[in-house]
Amino acid sequence: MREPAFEPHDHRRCVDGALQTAESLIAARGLRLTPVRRRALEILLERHGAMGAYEVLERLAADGYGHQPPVAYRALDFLVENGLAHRIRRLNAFAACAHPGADHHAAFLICRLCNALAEIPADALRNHLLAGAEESGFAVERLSIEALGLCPNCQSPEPS
Amino acid sequence: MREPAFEPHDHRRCVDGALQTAESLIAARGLRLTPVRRRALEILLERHGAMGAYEVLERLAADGYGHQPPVAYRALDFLVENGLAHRIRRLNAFAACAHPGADHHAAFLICRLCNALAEIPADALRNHLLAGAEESGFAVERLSIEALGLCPNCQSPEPS
DNA sequence: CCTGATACGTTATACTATAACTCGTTCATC
DNA sequence: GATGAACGAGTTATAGTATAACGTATCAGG
Repeated sequence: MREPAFEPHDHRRCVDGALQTAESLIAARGLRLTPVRRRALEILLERHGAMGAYEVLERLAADGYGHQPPVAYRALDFLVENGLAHRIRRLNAFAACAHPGADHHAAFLICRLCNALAEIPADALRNHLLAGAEESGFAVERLSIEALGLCPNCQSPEPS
Repeated sequence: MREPAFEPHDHRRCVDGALQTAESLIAARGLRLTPVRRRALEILLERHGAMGAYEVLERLAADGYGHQPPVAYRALDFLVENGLAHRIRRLNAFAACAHPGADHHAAFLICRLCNALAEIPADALRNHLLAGAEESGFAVERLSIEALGLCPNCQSPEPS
């Protein structure tokens, strides 16, 4: 299966789709996709990669929003809580969700050279782990599966 | 299966075993388990839980070792590289490996109340993920699987 | 209107991590 | 034994990530 993150593709469709889904999803929950939140999502959506909170903050500030960390962290936390973005713990960073609204569980593939980030389905994996955890009586609430390595494009012999 | 991390047990055996394994493992590789490194491992081994680098540093400093972050980070990095400790990304913290020398891949179960941390086998999970990643041409180098939730002891109705 | 809830902005601070340099020890080689 | 490379550990300084706490504006519902 080809991952959009690792292939050239019409990225505008990713962005537009995600924004539209975000709008309706948030509306359906009676919440508000305020300007800062929407803009934060747009910024994350610019690439299939993770972005640090401070990088998002700079961008928000440049657009006239607040200049202090909580501005970014609050917007990002909101997006994460609502399944519109993910927190990538390995990178201490955030990324837009590639399949918002799909109620999926994902594993992340992070390229250590080009920083591309793909999201692959992990429901089966998750179920296995949940079963394993239950054997020791542990109740899983949140699960993160993150792989670091090389994407198809960065495995070529010549490091550009 | 009962996880030692969630059960009363003779912890001295965990500690002694781990230290002995560490000694021989490091020796076999022609490396040195220096006093700071050994002490850092001992500190991590005190509990089945994660510890921040700065907490380890305080302890090392109290024992007469250096007071600056690199002292702790270097010792911890050494332990991690040699499979004697793990880095828990979700917590930005470190934990002694529960099965050093076993050449295993583990998933972590982190109790969000008592901070206990168990290490369950994840070789099967890992293989599944590797297969899935390969489908998109991604070459996994490092994988972290971390679950946050409640350990058996913290699921009781009364939060002490 | 008024009110409570929510969101955004601020200041200040805490926590995590690494770069870069110095010094001393170890050890193989001469 | 002297020499120099490799390593380990200490230092200073700085970079990067995250949250607490408080004030004000906005908005929906009564």
